[in-house]
Amino acid sequence: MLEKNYTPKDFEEKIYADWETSGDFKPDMRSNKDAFAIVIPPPNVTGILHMGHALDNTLQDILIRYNRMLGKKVLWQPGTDHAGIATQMVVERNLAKEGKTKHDLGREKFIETVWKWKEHSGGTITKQLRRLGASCDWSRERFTMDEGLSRAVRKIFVSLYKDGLIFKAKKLVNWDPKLGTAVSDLEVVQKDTLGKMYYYRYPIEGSDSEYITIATTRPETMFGDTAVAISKDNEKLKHLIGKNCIIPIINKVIPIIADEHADPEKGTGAVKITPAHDFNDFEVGKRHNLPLVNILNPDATLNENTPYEGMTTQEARAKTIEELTKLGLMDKIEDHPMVIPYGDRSGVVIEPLMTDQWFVDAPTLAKEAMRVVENGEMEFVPKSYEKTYFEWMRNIQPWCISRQLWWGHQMPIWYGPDDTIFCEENEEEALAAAEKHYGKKVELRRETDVLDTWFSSGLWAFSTLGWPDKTEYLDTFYPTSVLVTGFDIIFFWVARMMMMSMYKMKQVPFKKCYIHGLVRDEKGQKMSKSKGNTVDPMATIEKYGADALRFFMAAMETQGRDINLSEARIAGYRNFATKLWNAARFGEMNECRLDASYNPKNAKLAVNKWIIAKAQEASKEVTENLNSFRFSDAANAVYQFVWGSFCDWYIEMIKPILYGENEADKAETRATFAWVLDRILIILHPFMPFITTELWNNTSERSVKLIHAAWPENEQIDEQAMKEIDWAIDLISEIRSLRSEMNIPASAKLTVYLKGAEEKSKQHLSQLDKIICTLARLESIGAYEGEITPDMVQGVFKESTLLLPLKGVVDFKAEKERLKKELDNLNKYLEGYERKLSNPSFVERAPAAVVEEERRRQSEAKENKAKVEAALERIANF
RNA sequence: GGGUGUGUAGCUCAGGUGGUUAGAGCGCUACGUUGACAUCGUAGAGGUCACAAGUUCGAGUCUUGUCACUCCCA
Repeated sequence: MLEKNYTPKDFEEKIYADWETSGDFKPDMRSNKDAFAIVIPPPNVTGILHMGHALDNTLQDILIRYNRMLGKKVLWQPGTDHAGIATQMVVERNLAKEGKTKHDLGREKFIETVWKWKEHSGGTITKQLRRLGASCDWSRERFTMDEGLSRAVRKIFVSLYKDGLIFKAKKLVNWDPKLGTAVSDLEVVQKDTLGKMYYYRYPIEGSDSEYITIATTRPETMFGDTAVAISKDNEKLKHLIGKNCIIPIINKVIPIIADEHADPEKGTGAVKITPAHDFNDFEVGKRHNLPLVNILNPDATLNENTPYEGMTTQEARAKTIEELTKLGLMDKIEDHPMVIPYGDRSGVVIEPLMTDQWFVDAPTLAKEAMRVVENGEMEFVPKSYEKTYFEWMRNIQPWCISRQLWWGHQMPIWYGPDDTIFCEENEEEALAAAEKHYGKKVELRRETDVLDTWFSSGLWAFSTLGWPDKTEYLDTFYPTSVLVTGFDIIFFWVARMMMMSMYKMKQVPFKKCYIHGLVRDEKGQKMSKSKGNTVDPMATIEKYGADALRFFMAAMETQGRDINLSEARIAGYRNFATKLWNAARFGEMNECRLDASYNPKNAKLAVNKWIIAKAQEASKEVTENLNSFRFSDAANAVYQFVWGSFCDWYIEMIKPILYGENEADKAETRATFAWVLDRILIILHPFMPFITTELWNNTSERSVKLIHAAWPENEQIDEQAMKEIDWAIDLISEIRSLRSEMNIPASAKLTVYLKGAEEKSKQHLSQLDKIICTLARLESIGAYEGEITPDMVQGVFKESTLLLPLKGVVDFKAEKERLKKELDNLNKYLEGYERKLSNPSFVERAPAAVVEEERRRQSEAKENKAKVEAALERIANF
């Protein structure tokens, strides 16, 4: 027996545990159908589930469950990312609580500590994914630092290095002074800030009175200046080009050069050039062969090349201004809107810094990655994201992959005594290579840098399937079917996976890439911890059930749009689950059990034929929409069918049968009900896996689990079977509407006549009069050919006229108002039809069918108008 | 500055290739009958589809422009 109330908490976790322990998430490798695979975007091992994950993983689970029910070999490959910076920060923070730093432990011990942390606290998010219902094959869970995946990383690295696609270079990179590491362009966020523009003068060499005034936002970097630039088109200043000027305080002589970087319209037209601390200046320096002077330590304090060694940039800035003022060289300070780079993890100001770093030749790898999108081997859904992808790929820069961290994949690079580089997959091979190179055994020193986390996630699509080994899973599931992720991750991850996969596998990592939007708060604001507007999916699941949250995500997911979280709506989908629950209880109470001998094709009763056809129609819609990633349309198709067709109409219509005496009709109806409920559970299962399973397990005897039940395919829908009941529904709605408008009490049982009904309508009427009477609360309904009398309220129903004899209780005032309103409406439509049909070019040029339809409507409206006018006429004197 | 979206009912949003009277959920109004469900039912109100011009027999849908906002990249 089903409980009276729907309480998801009672069964969700129990059902999940059964799936997992029974191995229901493992692919059926014996299936002779296609393979379908998704690799999960690996959440950070430090992560906790947020609404974005809930959306992303709900969509993936829907696709996975749908394809599993289609009988394919289905793999959802799960795992987590070691998340270099994020994880290291978490562990360092814990150490700080004990008053320790990572240096107190040393590298080896620290890494050990991180692993321990991972074992104890790293599984939070995967537990939460289970709560959401994600049907990942957890027996295959991977971690980017697993031995297998690490081997893949080393292998790819060595391969790229030997192909000349990884190189070491001293370059200006984004340096995070807090973390003490280089970061990639993508890990830097540019923030608009109101800063200051400082105007001050550099004396011209060999002149007592001449100066050049420069404008800068960072005066403290002047000790690293190696030139001042002026545009050669700058009429006012170009006479200074070729002369030298003197950096005050340190009295260093630097040249004044001509370069287009100096915009005559901006500032003073003269720009100080600091090639070691500014990306633009670096380019200028390259053009003019300027020396590079580094003025910063790795922690962003000033170094020995400045007079302010040890000061922070802020302190040095104040000091510099003070000194310049004393020297009488400061002109003015203005407010100046500017953009300042911050580290997205550390939150501190990023400094461009000259350091030795390792780079991947991304521009070369991007070529293949672009080609396969151009020729459609990999398709973005929605397609418009192609543009974003191409735009980024076309302008891609070498990718800085080295990080000065401890937690991560240490680069497989060894240095010989003379710094010769040996890049091999392990130390033995490196030693062997060195011995060959030097002609003797030598000691090697390993590169201490680790790799950018995205390097290993770039291999995710094939490393998780077993590469570099040749495995059955790699054979079966690569390339994977679809990747589901947010647009914010296209550059970080999608692009890198495309590059790495094309480089090594020569095949796309996934055939399609479905991109969804962001989950925002109720007001459309981005959710963030700092704003305090985050909503915890676990709390939502606790309150409304995982199914309600999942259905919300699916129903709100329309291509190319963000989702605003709405608790009212989630509650609405919980109500939907309740509705289904109660419908199943209704079936249970009326002994609607699945009947093995039942075939829906043999149903005889109109209501049953109708609901079967509707169910098949809904199945088809869900299927088509899921095939084209139209999640909201798919979800709404089930919703409308369950609530609108099944609960609102079908259940109401079969009550007289189930409560009646005709045993044959009863039996057919019970079996049909059970069949339809079954169908609902099947097509709803991908969206609401828990409630559907709970009902599946508790309504009838089953030979197969719902998670493996067969999805309906290629059904013949009996369109004809829908017409009769649709006709009755229209009629009932019309009668209800009339009753309501005429303020007829719900309890009053009426008699209704149809005048002027065609033969077909009369047939419907006699077959369905019981249903119509029950649902419209009538005493009786029948055809009528007598005169219409003034005490009959009159409605228009298709070709016929609907008559409600009210025997002296007609509210004539209400009736007149109603009829007048009706008349106004008809006149409005008639005007529209008239306008169209009197336009000769419409009649000539529009397709015949459209014109014909318009004529039909016009004549129908004319007939209705005549009826309404007659009715008004009849009661004019009352 | 470059690029990309978005603007439809009080609110949150649907409306693949142009063709009935533009839909849903929530909210609102009125009513509510014994039995699946008040986490419900029935009926109803509410929209000049941001604005302007254009293409077309016909535009929420296509084109251009304007305004407002979002996001991405500089």
